[in-house]
Amino acid sequence: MPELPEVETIARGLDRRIRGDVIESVWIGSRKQPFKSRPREIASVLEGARIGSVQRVGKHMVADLQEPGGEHRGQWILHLGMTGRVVVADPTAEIPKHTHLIARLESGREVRFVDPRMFGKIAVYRDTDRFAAAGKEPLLVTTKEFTDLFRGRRTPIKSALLNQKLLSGVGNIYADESLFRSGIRPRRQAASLTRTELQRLHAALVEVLQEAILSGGSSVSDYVDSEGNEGLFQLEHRVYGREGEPCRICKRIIKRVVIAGRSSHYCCKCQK
DNA sequence: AGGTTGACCTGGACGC
DNA sequence: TGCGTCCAGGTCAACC
Repeated sequence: MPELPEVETIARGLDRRIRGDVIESVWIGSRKQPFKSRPREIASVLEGARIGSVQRVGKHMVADLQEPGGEHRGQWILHLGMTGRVVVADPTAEIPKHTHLIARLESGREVRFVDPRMFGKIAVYRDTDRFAAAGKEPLLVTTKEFTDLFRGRRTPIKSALLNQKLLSGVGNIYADESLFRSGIRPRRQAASLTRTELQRLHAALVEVLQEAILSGGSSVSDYVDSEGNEGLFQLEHRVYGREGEPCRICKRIIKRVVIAGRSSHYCCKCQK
């Protein structure tokens, strides 16, 4: 589900709503799949912690945790996988199936992590350990750094965009949408792109990510933000999920092909 | 080393 | 109604 704009939307919502609140207690479900840290460790780091800022790093959500006195305690890391949701709920609200963690807050509300497919991950860091993304931040990378990422790469540009060790945060939707906006076919070998094409791709990627954040992300099937609201950016998709429909620019039929196991959508007239 | 594939899971949509 | 098949916003380990 969630790529950079969706995670950004959730992180901003959480930051606004639960920053400063204190985690009183934690319930952890029995399924162990989503837990990257041991459940006991998660509970021990979370319980009694004050929530500082909540920020997005790549596709991860990172909450800073403080001691009651204000000193740094650690970090709470959430990755939503394909179907993960983080919602702030009233304790009386029905607990949905596939709820894996509930953090009860001093304010009386609950933060719930729900993930049917269990591709998501929950982890905690203690003390001086800090979470760091493997790749460059797409909204901060310079054009020079961006173009250098793809030098000598024989993989399709679509796959390179999805490689989180190069860029952190780009997923299937925004890879396809940025390639369309820059007029580049997804199967093009990354190393074959000209400097001009890479500059166009960088600009298109930043543009589409920023527009999507303003729209609250894309809700394709079940994404909702921390308040349960759907995003609107799916209405602006030009190729993703539009196989068989006419290109918004030239009216040719949008094609879907599989590249490295991922559906890839493009227009054969507008993209070369 | 770098690139590609399949596995990990559940559930919704669709065809028969 | 039900059953089988395919598909899904992501990442790994295991292969070439």
